[in-house]
Amino acid sequence: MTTGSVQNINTWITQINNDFKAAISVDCVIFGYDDDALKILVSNCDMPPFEHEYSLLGDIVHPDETTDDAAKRVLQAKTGFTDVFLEQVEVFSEIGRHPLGRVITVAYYSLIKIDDDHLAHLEKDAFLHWVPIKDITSLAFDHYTIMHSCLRKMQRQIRSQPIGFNLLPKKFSLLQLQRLYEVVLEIELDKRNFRRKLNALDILRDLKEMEQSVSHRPAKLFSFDENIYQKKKISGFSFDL
Amino acid sequence: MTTGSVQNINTWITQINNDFKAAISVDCVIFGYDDDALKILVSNCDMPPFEHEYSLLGDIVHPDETTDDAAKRVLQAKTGFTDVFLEQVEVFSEIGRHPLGRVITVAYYSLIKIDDDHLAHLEKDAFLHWVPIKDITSLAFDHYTIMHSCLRKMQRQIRSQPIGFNLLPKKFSLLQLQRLYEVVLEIELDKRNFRRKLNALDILRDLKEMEQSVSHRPAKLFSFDENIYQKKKISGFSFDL
DNA sequence: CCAAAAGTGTTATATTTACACCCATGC
DNA sequence: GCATGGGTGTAAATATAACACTTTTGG
Repeated sequence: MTTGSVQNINTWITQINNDFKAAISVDCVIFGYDDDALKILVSNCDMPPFEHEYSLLGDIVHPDETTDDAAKRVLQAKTGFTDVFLEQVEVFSEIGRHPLGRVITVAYYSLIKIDDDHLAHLEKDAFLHWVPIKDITSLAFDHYTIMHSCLRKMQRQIRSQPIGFNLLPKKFSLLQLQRLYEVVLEIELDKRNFRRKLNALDILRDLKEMEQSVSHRPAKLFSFDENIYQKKKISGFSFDL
Repeated sequence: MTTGSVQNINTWITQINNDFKAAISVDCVIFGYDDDALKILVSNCDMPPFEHEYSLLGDIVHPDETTDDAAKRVLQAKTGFTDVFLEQVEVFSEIGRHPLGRVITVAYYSLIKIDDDHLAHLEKDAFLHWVPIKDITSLAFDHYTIMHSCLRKMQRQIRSQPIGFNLLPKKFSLLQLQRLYEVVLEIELDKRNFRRKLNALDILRDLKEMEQSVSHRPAKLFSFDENIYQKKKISGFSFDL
């Protein structure tokens, strides 16, 4: 055998029960969209030397749960939502990344609707804040790196999967949708071309409703039709913006 | 605070030093291309109840290394290569995934050139085998799931990044390159359109050499020019096949 | 001379881009 | 009546897809 320093799997049993173990955490980059800005939910950090920084929301992974479970638990506890879009992104395992010792973290991102219910829930926790991505120049630990990794993945995914709707209210206008893409991807889109494209995709349900109380011609409201999308996906069509 | 069952970060210190720890491993899906087939490098599994299955190559992550380090170590030990394309894919943390207890694994895939040097290295380890993806119907542990996850990610990435060259010899013909894409992506490509596209990308170096000793008109040989690609990438161009 | 792969252009179709005006509402 | 965003079509440019024959080599 020329396995070098790589152990045979049978030798693992000793290592699994000793100092080869590490603490595992999850960190969630929770994206929201409000006021024409992409924001993330962060917490005041209370751990030295990061007392004056914000940190991502995370927790240790418990012995009886998967990392996905842990991320869902964090989301539920911090946002009140149970059914949110959640995506695993990347593992961060640099040796000195955490002051308390070796903690390997699995980064997740999620997309949520910032609505009034949610904001009411938030008020109960004075340490939580929605901060525009643009205003964030540093975070505790390696969380700034983690945030950027999640942002890049989200920007990639939002172009090829209909996940942007998770950031909007159930009912939205086409301009709202366009602005979302412009803000998230930091690009400009042509109104007519954007509408033609969405029309061609045929995954929006026309709600036959109008915006109310706007000081301009009211827009038609739409919702994303997950069922239609799933059918179309199966018959080999691809969302692409 | 309404953090529910989510701990404050200051309470972690006790958990990090007790039973909240887990064993972390890496598992590598090592892709190679040979004989017009996509293959992966697997090992005989010696752990019950999987004695008659193959398993991926992996190891426990040591206390003084990152998961990337661990994956590189596994690759070096098993293939002899130190500089290989390596990509982190996904964490697998189902509670019962490993018979010895809780082991959370980070999946990686890598792309290597199956050449004579490598095959000579391999001969020293009778437990290692190159098996065509098409022939694999099951693997030990959850390794079949892991393999598929890595395969899907590799198929996605090979379309938008010039990583396929890692699977070919340094010098290759355009038809070899086309066949690689056809095999990996399970599609058919038009010879003339494929050549036009590559010509337009302008990232191949014409080596002014010909195939030797083939019983048909010899093809021109090319190599991938990483420098030219990097320059083009910076000035905002995108590889897309 | 036969088998095998190399190499090469054109046309039709689909997709993408650029662009400007009238409409409905609240104040 | 004015400010604000809503809503609509066309033409040019670009990218993609389909397709067949001659060339060169080894055996």
